[in-house]
Amino acid sequence: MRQEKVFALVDCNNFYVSCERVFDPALAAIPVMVLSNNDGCVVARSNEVKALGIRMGIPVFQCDTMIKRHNIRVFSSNYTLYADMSRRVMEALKQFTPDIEIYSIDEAFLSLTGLRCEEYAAYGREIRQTVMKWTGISVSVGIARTKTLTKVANEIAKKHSRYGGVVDLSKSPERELDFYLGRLGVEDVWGVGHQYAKLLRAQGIKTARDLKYADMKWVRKRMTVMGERCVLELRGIPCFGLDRYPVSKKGIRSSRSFGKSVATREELEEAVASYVSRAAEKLRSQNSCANILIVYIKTNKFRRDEPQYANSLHIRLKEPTANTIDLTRHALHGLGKIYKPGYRYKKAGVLLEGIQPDSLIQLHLFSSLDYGGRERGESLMDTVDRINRKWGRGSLRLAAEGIRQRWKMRRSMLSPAYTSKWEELPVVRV
DNA sequence: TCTGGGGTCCTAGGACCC
DNA sequence: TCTGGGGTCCTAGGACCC
Repeated sequence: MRQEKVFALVDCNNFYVSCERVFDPALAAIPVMVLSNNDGCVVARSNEVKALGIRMGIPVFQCDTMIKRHNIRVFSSNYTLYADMSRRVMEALKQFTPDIEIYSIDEAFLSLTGLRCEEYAAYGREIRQTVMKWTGISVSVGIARTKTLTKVANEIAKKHSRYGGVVDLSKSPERELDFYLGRLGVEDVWGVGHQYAKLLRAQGIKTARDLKYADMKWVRKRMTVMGERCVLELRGIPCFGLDRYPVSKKGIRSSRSFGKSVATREELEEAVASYVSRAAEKLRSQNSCANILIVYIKTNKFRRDEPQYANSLHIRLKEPTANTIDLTRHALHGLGKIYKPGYRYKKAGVLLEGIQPDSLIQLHLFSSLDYGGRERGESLMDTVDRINRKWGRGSLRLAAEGIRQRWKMRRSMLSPAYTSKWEELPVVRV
């Protein structure tokens, strides 16, 4: 007999805020928020902040008054801390099962297939307790027969504390499922974003339940095969399995908005060179090469009063490489072609595509480097990576990246690197 | 003054080939 | 008086996710 699939979604509650709270107990029970890069938007909110009606993703300057009035503690993104805490949470989850898909920095899907169904909820509670004990992070667990329904279960668990953080919909009768789906807005369904929500609402499809019973032909036509899968999943028919193994990236990008706008070509060059370094580092860390490099620059689209310009250049390399020096040369050459003086630039970035394993690369017949040259380049990069891993990113870098880097992003409210820098470890007073 | 960053997948349409 | 059809590959653009 073939067993029905069952999934659990483990999702950290207000993850970035929770990370800050682990190391600063004074933050418990007071309103806390964490901002995006460049201290631009609100990307994580404690429950107190959510209760104030501050929406996810809004620019922080739009809630300045609220911040002052309610004494909200505001933090810049401390990505080093969050990544390390994420690793700890995932390690805890791996103790439960090898059948795990790390879906994002704060979420993982687990397969419960094989467990007895009366054990699911207890298992969920055990996961919750273990993660809390090991890491100090609180998680919610949603259990269901499809990934999309685990998202629904998880939302219910988060919204209603009476469920104790664990909701199991895997054995719920259809009638009960429909009740929950009827209370969930269609925009809250996994796979329905802003645009589709508008389209669906215009069709009178307002809740997750409406979508579940929508006309499949219409959905397929207007929302592609992804929409179709979404509906099937709501009906309890699994379309997405567990992706246990991380696959290597098909595209790698590095881009940043500048802390303040940049007008000179020299500064743009520094920024682009440093983004290339970061992207190439990621490329090498998955043992790949790329043969397409895209470089782009743009002005601040929100500044209606300023002249706007944006451009990008697609560069196809003769042969794939992961060498920062080669990639930087191409990127700066490309930048020279699209740069126009007289604008205040807000953002620049690079994308690497055409990614392939470095064991399989096809060298160009008239390679710019003889094989020995290529090998020397590889071992140079290897050395750079090892030094930077040991002494911190950017310890060793190309002069092209600049020294002062005045364009760097703002992070004026950063918490300490509690878990990854000796000099910033928390101190316990006895 | 101040509006993030890094990914994925799907489709339509053009180029090209036979 | 007359201008094919079908397959494949690639790319740009648009949707989504966290």
